[in-house]
Amino acid sequence: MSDAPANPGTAPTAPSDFIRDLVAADLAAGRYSQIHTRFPPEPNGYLHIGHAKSICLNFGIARQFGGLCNLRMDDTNPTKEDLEYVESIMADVQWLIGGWADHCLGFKPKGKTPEAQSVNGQTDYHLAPATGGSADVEPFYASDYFVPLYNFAVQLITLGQAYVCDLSPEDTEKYRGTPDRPGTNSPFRDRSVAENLELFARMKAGDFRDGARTLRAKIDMTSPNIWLRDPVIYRIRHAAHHHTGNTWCLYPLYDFAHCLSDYIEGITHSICTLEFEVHRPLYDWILQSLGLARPLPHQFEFARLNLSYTIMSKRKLLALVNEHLVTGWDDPRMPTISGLRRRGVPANALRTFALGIGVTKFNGVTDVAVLEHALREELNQVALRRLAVLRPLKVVLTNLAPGEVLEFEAGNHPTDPDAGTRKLPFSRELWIEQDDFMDVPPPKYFRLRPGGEVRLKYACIIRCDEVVKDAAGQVIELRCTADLDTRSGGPNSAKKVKGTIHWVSAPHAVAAEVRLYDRLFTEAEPEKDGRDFKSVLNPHSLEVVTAKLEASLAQPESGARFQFERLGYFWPDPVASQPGQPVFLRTITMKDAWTKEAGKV
RNA sequence: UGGCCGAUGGUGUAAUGGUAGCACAGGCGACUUUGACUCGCCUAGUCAUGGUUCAAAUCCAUGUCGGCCAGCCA
Repeated sequence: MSDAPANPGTAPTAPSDFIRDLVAADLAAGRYSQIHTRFPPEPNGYLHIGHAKSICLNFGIARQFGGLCNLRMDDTNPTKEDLEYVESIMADVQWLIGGWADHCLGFKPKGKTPEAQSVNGQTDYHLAPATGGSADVEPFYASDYFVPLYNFAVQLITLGQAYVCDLSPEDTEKYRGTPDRPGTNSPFRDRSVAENLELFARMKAGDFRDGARTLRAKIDMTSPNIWLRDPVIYRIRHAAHHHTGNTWCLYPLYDFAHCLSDYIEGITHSICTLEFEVHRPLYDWILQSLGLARPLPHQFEFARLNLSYTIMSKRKLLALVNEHLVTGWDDPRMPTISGLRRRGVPANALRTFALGIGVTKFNGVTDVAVLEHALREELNQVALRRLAVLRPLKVVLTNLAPGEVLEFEAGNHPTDPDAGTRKLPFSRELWIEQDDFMDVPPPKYFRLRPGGEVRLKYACIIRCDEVVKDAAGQVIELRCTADLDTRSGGPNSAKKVKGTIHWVSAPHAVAAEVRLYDRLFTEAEPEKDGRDFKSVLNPHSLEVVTAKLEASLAQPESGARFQFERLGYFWPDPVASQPGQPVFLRTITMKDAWTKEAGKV
């Protein structure tokens, strides 16, 4: 799909924020020679606009400070992860940063895993990104570090800082205590190093069933921070892994794998969301306990994105997909990156949005209008203007002969002459928008009315002489007179009328399916006060119409963005369109002052 | 009622002890062959109470409100 950056000269940049300030300070103090971030999604679902914020933050920092950002699959749980998600994540990330931060994307040579090396007399593991545009590359995988991670765990045992625990999951929970009551030591806490080593090796060898034993960090069961109460760092799972197959039945947990993955990749700034704040002492504890050879990464936390009229939980998004409340992860109503992309949202608009909302530790709700504004701003610059009628009403110009065809020239963009012009046929029978005529108009209605005049954009002014209705009283046709002296370049072209409307010549029009999307939810906070988000789904989030399009829209270039004048921004659906039979999707409506005015009763 | 983290117009953010600014939204106008775009103007804010200071959104204390943490999920 072609989606070249619309305006590469105006690649969005972010204002400074507390994380960028810290990065800049670290660089100024010489703590790192180059900064290195990472984006570490778990491949258990599709990426959404919340991830877009994180992607733009991590890649944006790499871009701004001349560093790199690794894409890493955080895949330590074989029972939840899947190759389908790995592939969608790669596509989404590359699309989002395409033309903006591609040069910062850290991939590794395909198949490469960290090798043991000796640094200052101790065993160390390091895996650097592929350099110089190598062709055969892939994302980093936490699962590529299972061997080093295992060895680090052995080392932790040797240091007396970890032990094999035989407590059942239920007992582990009981011994943990509660936030306001300390835990108690596991009866297995003081096993000898030798016994721990032997047991851990047998865990790896598959001698025990799932859940029979765990490896735990030996920290402090009385800590007020629950994550320091001897957290489990390895569990037994006899399950195939999407990336390592059946090699392992022993898998590390997030807290153990993440900090060490960061270390192995030489990450300097490990940026995550607020809920990991309480894990940071554990992140630091593991790294420090191991006495590692190279500089340690540091974790920083920021508030995840919440958007009004939107839900962001992967689990709930999956429910919408599974229950067929949407057509899939890439349904254009979904807040997923693939949904937004399919809807026609340009990557640049998403970046402008993600970088513009700022980065703080305050958990708020961003108004979806901010996204919509970024979208319209981008699309207004990029989209070619076209005429299309969504809900047609026939107009007969009684002073034109049947079969007579005039031609008018229309600009493709109002402020960009380089976009060129095109010819629009004009004939006795036209389609106009039903909304653009009212039999009994309210005050301040500028469009067509009985006996009234309106300009047809790029053409001329018409007067409505007669309103034809069917037996039910519905308006089915307007009989009008065209004043050809008012055409562009004509003697009376400067004549002013209040309204200008769009139109399409009926015999030349192309009929096509157009899908009109609206917000998925009717409430700004779908889950406010514990409400079920499915109870506030917008029944009108999708409306399908057969529209009348100007002929030039019959074979749209794939990836092209159009403004259907006065209606909104549209593009051909890359999924449903067939050659010569496009299906257009409405990306976003125009800003609409009239609906607001009309609503003022 | 354990710990950690937050709180600035309606919303999101800036001000790093020295004039509370920006964006979105909203309102009014100008322009308009898109009721779009653009432009001008306007509305509206430092959670509370004390303290430190010549000076506090900023530092301190207490309180209030909100978020997160008791997966062998990430």
